[in-house]
Amino acid sequence: MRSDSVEPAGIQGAKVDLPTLKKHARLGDMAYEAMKERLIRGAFEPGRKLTVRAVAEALGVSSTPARDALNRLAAEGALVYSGPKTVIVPYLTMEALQEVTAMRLALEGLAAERGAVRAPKDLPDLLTEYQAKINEGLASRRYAEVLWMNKEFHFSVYKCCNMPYLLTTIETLWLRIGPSFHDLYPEFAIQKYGVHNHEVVIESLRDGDSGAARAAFENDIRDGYRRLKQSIRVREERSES
Amino acid sequence: MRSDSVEPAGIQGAKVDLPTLKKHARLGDMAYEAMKERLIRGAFEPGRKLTVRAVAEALGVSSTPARDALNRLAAEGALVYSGPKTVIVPYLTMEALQEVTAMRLALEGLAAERGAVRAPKDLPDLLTEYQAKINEGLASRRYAEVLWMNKEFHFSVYKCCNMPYLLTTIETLWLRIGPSFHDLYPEFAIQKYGVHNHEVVIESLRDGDSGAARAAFENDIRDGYRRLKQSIRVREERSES
DNA sequence: GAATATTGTTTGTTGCAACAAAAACTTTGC
DNA sequence: GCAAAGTTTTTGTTGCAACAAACAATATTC
Repeated sequence: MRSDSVEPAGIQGAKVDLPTLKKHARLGDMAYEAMKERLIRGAFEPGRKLTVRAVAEALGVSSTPARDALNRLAAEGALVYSGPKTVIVPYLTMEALQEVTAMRLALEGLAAERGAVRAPKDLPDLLTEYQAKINEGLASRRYAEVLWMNKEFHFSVYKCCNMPYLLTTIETLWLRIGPSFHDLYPEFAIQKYGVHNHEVVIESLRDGDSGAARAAFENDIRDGYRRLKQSIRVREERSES
Repeated sequence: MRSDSVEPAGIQGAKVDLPTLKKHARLGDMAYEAMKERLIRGAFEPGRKLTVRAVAEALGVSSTPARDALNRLAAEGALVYSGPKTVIVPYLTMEALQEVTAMRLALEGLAAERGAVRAPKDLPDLLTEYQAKINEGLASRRYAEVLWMNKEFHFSVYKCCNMPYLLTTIETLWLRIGPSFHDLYPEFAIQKYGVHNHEVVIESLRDGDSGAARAAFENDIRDGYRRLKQSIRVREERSES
């Protein structure tokens, strides 16, 4: 058995950042944000069991806010119930991947196109910086960092469309696929995760071609789909043998 | 002042239905479902204040599950904070309406088309029944019932695409516009809410034309948009005077 | 030895009381 | 009459203990 799956030590890592508090400094929201970031970074292996008390201890809060965060994550589908009293980081099934991908194409396509139209002139420069950090991360094998900067890259374009609720909805989609990147961490460096598509995005923004920007993001999403699909296949074959 | 805004009596109405419990019978989920239904039915006037204790008493549960439900609803944007300690049913702003409509077109378009492809042969008959109930409701001015049956109509098509997460995401979009129909209750009967589009949906399904079904749903969404847009305009003009 | 029963432990949910902060209301001052 | 300051009440969050349900490990029986 994996006894470490319930150890608080396995959840810690980066102490919670306080600057997240914007309007209402609720402990439950903080716990939610903290867990969300870990999920998107692929910090948790699919199948890991998360308990209220462990999360509470790891985050230094009592059980109420920890439970709030876990419940909210489970409601969004970022965590699932493997039993009546056990929430785990979900294994991405093929059906779930296809569903999330279809939704990502619809929603991120919308956000990308509208964001590109309204993007400020200096956005391409910012994106170039992000891309540099992604390349650095790939070179130094800091994959959690790569995933996080990748998220920053996408969302700094999406953000421009000024649709806050669309943004949070897309975030919940990323929450669902994030953990599965954990499995293919070493593969990132080889396949140059998303590099080419991102370069096309930057170029399209410089040209003011929002349609091309959308197409590049859609390509990126489809590339991610293919990679995860392969990863799922491998896992399923391994579990069958 | 509207003292009734915090009265439990204003929240009651239909006692909570137990059959909702599917897998995990949590009191918090029940409270969430109960509030969700009321919101979609337009039972709450925008601006109404909802307090933890009032919801708890109205639903016959303690404050913990009531707080869970309110927090989840607020996280989804179905309720908003008007102050640090006050959650209200939101007034739909023009920006929010446009955002929700864009997302509805993307997501419900997807669900409608894929659902139409996989719809069972007897679905048109079921939809015809629903439509009959909608017409009855319009005639007898039971508008909350009309809104609920309208939801059943849409979702029984969407359900066919077998994308559970897409469904719940669409539901949260409905949650955001539901309350605003409260304002134009009397207007329903005159404008024959959604009747024509629904008939086209049924016909398209009988023809096996999924593209036409999608187009009909999109028309329905755009009609709803126009109606709500007008309602917002009226409200804004009234508040300016 | 394997299947089943049993016991002990872990775990989520729930209700509740305490606290601090924000509303609502009242009074005061001009 | 109106605005501002102070007071009272309401309200959300939090931590905690109790409970019941599920889980894991052990013992028991065939």
